[in-house]
Amino acid sequence: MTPDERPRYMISVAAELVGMHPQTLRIYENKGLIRPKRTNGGTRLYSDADIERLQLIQRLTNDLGLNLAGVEHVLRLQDELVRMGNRLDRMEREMRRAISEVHRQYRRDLVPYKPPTGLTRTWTSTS
Amino acid sequence: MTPDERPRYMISVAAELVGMHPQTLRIYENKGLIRPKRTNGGTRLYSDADIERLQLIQRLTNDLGLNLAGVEHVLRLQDELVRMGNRLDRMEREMRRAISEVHRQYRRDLVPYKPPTGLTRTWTSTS
DNA sequence: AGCACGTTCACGTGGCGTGAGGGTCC
DNA sequence: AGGACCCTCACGCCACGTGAACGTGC
Repeated sequence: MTPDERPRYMISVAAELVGMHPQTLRIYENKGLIRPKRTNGGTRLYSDADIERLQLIQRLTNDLGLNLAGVEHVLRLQDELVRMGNRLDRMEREMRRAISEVHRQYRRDLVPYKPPTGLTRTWTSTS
Repeated sequence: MTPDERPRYMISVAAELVGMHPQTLRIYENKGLIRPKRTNGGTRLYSDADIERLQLIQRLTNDLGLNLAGVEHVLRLQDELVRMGNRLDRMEREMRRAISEVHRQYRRDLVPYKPPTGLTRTWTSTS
């Protein structure tokens, strides 16, 4: 599900994949919007993750009309939103686990129930 | 804490308060970034909440260099972030309450503890 | 040698702020 | 009647995309 980050495409291929001018991709790198890997010679290599990010930038600029400063800001906010959403999910799961743990704890103290044999166990401290 | 929404300032005053051109405020309204009330005659009246929003827009455009499309998007994302943060807080509180409720439930079933009188109560279903 | 890469500079377009002109309300 | 409001139009500036020029890597 999480996009592949292995460097793959040189700039002309990447540009064609997303339908952009190669020079535009270089501008994006200068502005810090994207960070393709480089070969030793200095040639940029774009990963699939980079391609996805480029397509997102494309939607923001072409469809929604943001400028690059806005794109930068929005990308950061969206990252924050995603992280907060994950945190919310984790918290929900953790809390459910904690609740069932409380139940489990009480039950462990109460069972197994043994039919009375003249002695009835009612409580055991676990501290 | 939450800003006052009573309509107060006509456009020239509002513009001076935030250091903007009155025409700029009209443009913002056309783009849907801000919605000042109107008098019957059609004169705009800006509230303190409007002033705060204008100052936020000012930071986004002047300091960070966003265009208006970006401002619109960012304002929406920030609203979402705030709402999600509130939801996270509420969930945390609710979950803590639920856990202590579980404890309370078990304790109610177990206490008051009566010294044995020949009959020992061990469990009561609450469903 | 040739092609695609690298960088830098120049041009065109469009978004946005600012101002002027003309009408209306108080 | 005057001043500040309303709206629309025009100008100027700057950001951004595109392309050219020229040098370098493969």
